[in-house]
Amino acid sequence: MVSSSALAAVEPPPDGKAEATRARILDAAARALRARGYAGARLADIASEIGMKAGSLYYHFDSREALVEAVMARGLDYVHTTLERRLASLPADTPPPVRLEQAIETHLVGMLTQGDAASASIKLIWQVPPDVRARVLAGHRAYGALWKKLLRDARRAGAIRDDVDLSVVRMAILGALNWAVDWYRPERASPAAIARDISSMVLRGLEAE
Amino acid sequence: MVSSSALAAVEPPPDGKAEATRARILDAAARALRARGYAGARLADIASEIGMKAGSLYYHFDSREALVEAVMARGLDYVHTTLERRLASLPADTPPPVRLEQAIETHLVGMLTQGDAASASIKLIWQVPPDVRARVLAGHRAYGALWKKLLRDARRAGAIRDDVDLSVVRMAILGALNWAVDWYRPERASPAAIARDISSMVLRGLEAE
DNA sequence: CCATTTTTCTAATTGCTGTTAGATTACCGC
DNA sequence: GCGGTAATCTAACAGCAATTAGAAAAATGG
Repeated sequence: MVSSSALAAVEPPPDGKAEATRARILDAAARALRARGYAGARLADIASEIGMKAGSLYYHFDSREALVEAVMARGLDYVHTTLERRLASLPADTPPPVRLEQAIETHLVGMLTQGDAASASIKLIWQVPPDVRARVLAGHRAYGALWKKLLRDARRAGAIRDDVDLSVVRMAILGALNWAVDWYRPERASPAAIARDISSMVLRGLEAE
Repeated sequence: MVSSSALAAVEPPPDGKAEATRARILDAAARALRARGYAGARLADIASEIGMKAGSLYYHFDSREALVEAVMARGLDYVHTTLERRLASLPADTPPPVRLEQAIETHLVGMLTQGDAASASIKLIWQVPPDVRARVLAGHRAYGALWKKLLRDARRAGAIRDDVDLSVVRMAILGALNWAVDWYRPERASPAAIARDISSMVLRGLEAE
């Protein structure tokens, strides 16, 4: 009996051996992508950062493009599943505004910790070749749907006044959070403190009179 | 009598002839930079978009790097001077929160109209070679100082409560506005409407009780 | 129209970077 | 230790893109 799905077959028995270097490659690639952009992230740089040669990367990835896509998918997936778990862990009767507050903090913390891959997924989406973009965008939409629901629920609960466009609100929040990766400095303010300021500003700002 | 400053000497008599194509090149370059990133914006693409050959660009710019820097400087300068003029045009007794509101709208509209160059200046700052980055960052700081003052004044006027970090607020606002370039679609909401939603959210969100 | 200057093109040159095939080394069970 | 597999390296190839020098073409002024 073959055990599992076609997808699972792609990653053989979760070795742990080669899988570890695969992860290191993804990390290095994420850093390079964030620093230099899509076209600027060179395989030689990525490899040398972890003591390898460019050619060796091809043992782990089919092409540069595949590597980049893996980074982006991973970064987005991390943020997405983290938020889903967080929301699922809240008591069922948690009021929508609190859920929203939690989402803001979770997204921000995810960004600031897994920031390289996550922000690559977001900021480089337009620089990437069309086929990669299409697949990554599908993930973006799924994640965006999560936020849409959060905001709709909050409005239904009366926590968001009726004269603001929820799409605008959603994009404004995510824009503010996503950009934090670029200016965040641990010594100035903690992620929790930043999240507190932003979510208090947003939540009060959206309240009805 | 020589008329003007050393700076003015760099741009000869404002011809209008070659200066026009120079502007077209800058526009095309801005579009390419926004779409493909720093390393991805190829001279051949930029040139062909305005019916030229790559080599011809060197008549107007010393190097690819110089062209990119010109785009970034121009985009930032546009937003900066536009905001300065707007603020200067307000009555002297305009209350600080209103000034802030005007700033939000001005920045957003500037971004959405001159978005290619302006957002290149902001989003590609980390992808660009160090010497270019240093010069462009100087401009960023000057523009940031404008916003710092706006927020400080608003707080002094009692429009911003004391328990939020003004740096965080500033970055959150600019992040929300800057990201709009990526999701704005004219058919969905006007720049003015977007600005209204964001500034009302921010201003109410920052009010003291 | 002619001479001069401005602007653009053509056709190399150069260097860099993704990719690959085959050799080499590290690892692992026996 | 030994055989075999896994992982990495070496040394090329191929294509692309910035840059340049000099030839053409356009514009300009007289």
